[in-house]
Amino acid sequence: MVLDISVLKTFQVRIGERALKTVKASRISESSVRYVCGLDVSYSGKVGGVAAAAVFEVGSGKLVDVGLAVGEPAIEYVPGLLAFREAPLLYTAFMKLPEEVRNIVDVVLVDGHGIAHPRYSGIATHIGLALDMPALGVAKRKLYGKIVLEERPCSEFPCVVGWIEDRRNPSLLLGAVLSSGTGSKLYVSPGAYVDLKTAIGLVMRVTSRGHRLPLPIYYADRLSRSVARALDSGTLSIESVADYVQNTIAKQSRLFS
DNA sequence: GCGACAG
DNA sequence: ATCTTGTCGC
Repeated sequence: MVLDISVLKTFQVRIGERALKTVKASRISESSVRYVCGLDVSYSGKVGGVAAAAVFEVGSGKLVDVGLAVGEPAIEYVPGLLAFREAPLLYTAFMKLPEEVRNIVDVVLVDGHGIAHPRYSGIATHIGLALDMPALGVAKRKLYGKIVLEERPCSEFPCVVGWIEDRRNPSLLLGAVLSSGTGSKLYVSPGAYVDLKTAIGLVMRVTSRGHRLPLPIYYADRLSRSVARALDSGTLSIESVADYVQNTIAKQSRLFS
């Protein structure tokens, strides 16, 4: 089937309009968040994509549970349309979590942008609206917007070193640029049901020195990647992925040191 | 026309 | 995202 890019973009315009409204009134505050779910996808030559949903407890700093989904990505990668490729797999991974775990998740962190997107509908926006849950994006590279760097440098890490403003509406702040300390930057933007200020605070709260990515996303990244490679090498069969996950949680200290 | 372009 | 050797630095 041929994918009609213009149709998908039109759909995103509506998604984006909705998202901008939800982002004004945050459903959560930084202090009310106890559990954060990180979402990421890795690719394997044999089974396509492997998505992981890693639930992280802010208080203890520990991994609580993990959901996994394996399958072919919906479409090829097109800048701006990442959500149509990866969101279905991420959504499935989240739903693989036990219901009692899903219900305690306060906010979702997605590898990619939120409203810092040409149509204000990055993958974190799609996920947040689909799950009807606060979601924000954490990207390693810029996609859209004008980067305005802060005058004053900062010494504490992570910290805000700049902002992402909308080229078509400079008074609208779409996201923030954070620095992890080693000079590596991260782009944070609200996805849905959370404002920028809260999003920044949350990311800083779950990011530890030594790791560029917030821990929930870091865990999701490491797990999805290890599963993808294990499936490729034949070390793991697709039927025993569930057991592999449980085993992984048990010895997380060894895998995520 | 030219440059930008998440994962 | 993924493909990959050696190499710079703590």
